[in-house]
Amino acid sequence: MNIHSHVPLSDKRTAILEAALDLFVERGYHGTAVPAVAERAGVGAGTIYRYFKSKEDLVNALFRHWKQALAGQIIAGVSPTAPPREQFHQLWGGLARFARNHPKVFAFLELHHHASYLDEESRATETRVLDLARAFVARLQDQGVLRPMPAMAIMILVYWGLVGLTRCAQEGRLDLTDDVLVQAEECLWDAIRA
Amino acid sequence: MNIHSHVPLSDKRTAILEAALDLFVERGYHGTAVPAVAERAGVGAGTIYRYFKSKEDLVNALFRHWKQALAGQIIAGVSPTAPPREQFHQLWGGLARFARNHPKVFAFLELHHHASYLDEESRATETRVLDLARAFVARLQDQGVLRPMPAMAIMILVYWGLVGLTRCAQEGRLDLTDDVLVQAEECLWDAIRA
Amino acid sequence: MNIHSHVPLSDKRTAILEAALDLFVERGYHGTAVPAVAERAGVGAGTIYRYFKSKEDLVNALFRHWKQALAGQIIAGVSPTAPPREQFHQLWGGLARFARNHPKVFAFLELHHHASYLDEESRATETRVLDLARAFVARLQDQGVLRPMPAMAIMILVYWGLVGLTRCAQEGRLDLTDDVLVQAEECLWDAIRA
Amino acid sequence: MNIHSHVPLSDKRTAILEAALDLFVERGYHGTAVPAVAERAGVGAGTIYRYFKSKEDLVNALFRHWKQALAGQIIAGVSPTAPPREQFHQLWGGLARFARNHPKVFAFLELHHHASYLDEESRATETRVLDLARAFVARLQDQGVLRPMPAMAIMILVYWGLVGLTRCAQEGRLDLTDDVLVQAEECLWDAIRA
DNA sequence: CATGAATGAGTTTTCATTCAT
DNA sequence: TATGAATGAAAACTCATTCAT
Repeated sequence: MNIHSHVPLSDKRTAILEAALDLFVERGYHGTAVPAVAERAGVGAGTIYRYFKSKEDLVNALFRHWKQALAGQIIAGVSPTAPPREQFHQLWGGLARFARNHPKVFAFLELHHHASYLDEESRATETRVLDLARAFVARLQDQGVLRPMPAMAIMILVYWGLVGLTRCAQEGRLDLTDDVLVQAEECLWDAIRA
Repeated sequence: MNIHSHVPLSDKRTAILEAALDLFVERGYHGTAVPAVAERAGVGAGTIYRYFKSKEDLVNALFRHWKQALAGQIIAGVSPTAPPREQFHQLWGGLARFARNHPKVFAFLELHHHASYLDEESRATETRVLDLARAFVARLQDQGVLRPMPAMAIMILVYWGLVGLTRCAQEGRLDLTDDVLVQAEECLWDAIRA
Repeated sequence: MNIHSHVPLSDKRTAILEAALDLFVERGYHGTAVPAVAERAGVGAGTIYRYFKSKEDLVNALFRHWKQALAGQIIAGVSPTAPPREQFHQLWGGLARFARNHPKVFAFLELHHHASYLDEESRATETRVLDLARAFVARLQDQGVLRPMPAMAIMILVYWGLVGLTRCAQEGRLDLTDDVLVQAEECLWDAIRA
Repeated sequence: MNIHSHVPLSDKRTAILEAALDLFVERGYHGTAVPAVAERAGVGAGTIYRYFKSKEDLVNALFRHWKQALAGQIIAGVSPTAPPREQFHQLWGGLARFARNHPKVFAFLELHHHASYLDEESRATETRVLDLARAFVARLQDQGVLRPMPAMAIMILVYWGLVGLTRCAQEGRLDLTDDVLVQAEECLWDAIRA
């Protein structure tokens, strides 16, 4: 999947973002040199600065892009009128599909969770997504479908469960098959349903 | 809790390890300058190199120390003869107490792009601990107490659930009270029991 | 004479090599700071690392370059068919001219003789040059022109005589005029001829 | 031979000077760390500063001590009334014996020739010795025994010849037997006699 | 637009020297 | 007197960023 779904504003911009994603996940933000990003992207080091004001600007663009993409995909996949268990199935399916298609993105988004180089706008994006999710959980709790406990805790158990599965799969410690994803869905539904 | 449980071999060594833990969690390994560690530890920059061969040696010492401390505390807390639900209670209690007492350690241990700077010995320590846990889970699965699915996946859902709770608590997004921990225990037991 | 005889691949590289030569002779390898080399070369400190992997790489490049240049100039100047005394005259003339034109190089090559920071390739270069010279001396000994004694000793008396003359001239203790060089040639020929 | 011929003021001082000599010859002045000298001397690092004001003070003490020892031994060995060839024999014998007994000292004295860390007193010592030698050579030139050329040049050919022989012997490139030393004496006498 | 050579501020690390014991 | 842990200044080296081409 391309970073620019519709209009590839620039192949180079995309190449830079993809290279940056790879390296930030592999070595972390501070452990990644800008010339290394340029080399992997197949562009000159100076070129990066035509598309991004700075290294910090680059990591923030990457973060916001994917955070929004993830939120959008999840929201689009969940039908507001479906019954709760079906909604959870759609939600988990969306998350799992995303984690499967973009395992590096998934690792990146948590790696850089709340990091000092994320700017106000990125934090705002993060908070917006969280608030959306919290409202969704709270509504189901009001309906008595989910357990009465902090909505945040419910979200965490589900989301970080998938983070853990994805990371361990990336490290080769777990084979993240469809079966395992289905089993995990069942587990987590049992974890949170009232 | 002191890094040297019995004999504080050296106050400075301990101070350095504690300062390094704080900063590695706050800013990451590559984002942390050695003089910053020294300053927070209240020692001269050169002093760090009297206790650790290099910055890499320091992060590895820190990792191994705490990985072993965590494993030791958990193992010590679980009675091999207790009934399964009680064993899970002991396990979760040990983990939760550890995460509560050393939230930074808990964050640090999973702060992975460790991949690039952890040495062979540290990886071996990690693998040893994992194998221990896997054996424990597999035994309960054989007894039909836990769901038939990859043991690793079960471990991940529980462990990363707590990682998520701890990290979000650190970020101020969640108030990790005893109540929440008890509720989470109930959730996760329902997640994994057969 | 330029370090790049034909094509000055890079003015900066040459400037760095020349600055390094000056400083290594003045203050020794370990006594010379890389930024000092940069300053004398009129480049930024980081620039040195665009042309040389490390300080050690720099000193080795310098050593090999000049060792080969010296050997080449000597070999080119000696006619294989000339009578022995004439060959010695050519040899001495070549050496003396080199020492006169590049007194610092001459000092450098002996200063760094067998130093711990010279790598395998540099030692190989050194050995190759020495073997060439030894063969030359041995042939003249076989012809009964030079005294029967270790070829190495003969080479040393001539070569180190010139090293001493050059070094003392550099220190201002001796005025190394053409006359003195001619007289020294006469002395050393009498020293080694049968 | 002990650094303090008569009264061993202190074993530690001697041990330090001997260790420093070894290391300065092996790695140069700037390449030698004071703690490394202490370790080889078998004393604490701080102890060095009870005997020498600084590293520079240490290298100067070492230089002066051995320069004077060398000069003294040579002077003592040459009989002012002997015939010239015999005087040269005594001189060469003294030098050669010294170089044989203390090859590292011989290397050290020229390695550190006129280096920037030698102080005024060390330079004065050097100059005094040179002037003595120059007067000796000049007298023989006046008698028509040695060639009419700068006295300094004559001294250099002889002295640096031995320096070269000693250094190459140390490097293992030459076996410096008594035979070779006798042959070299003959060579150098032929080099300088009128 | 795109580049990559150049740079200096900042990083990790070493070491001469001090000083409490 | 002797020590060696401690240190900060300075070393080698890296890298985000700029700018001439």
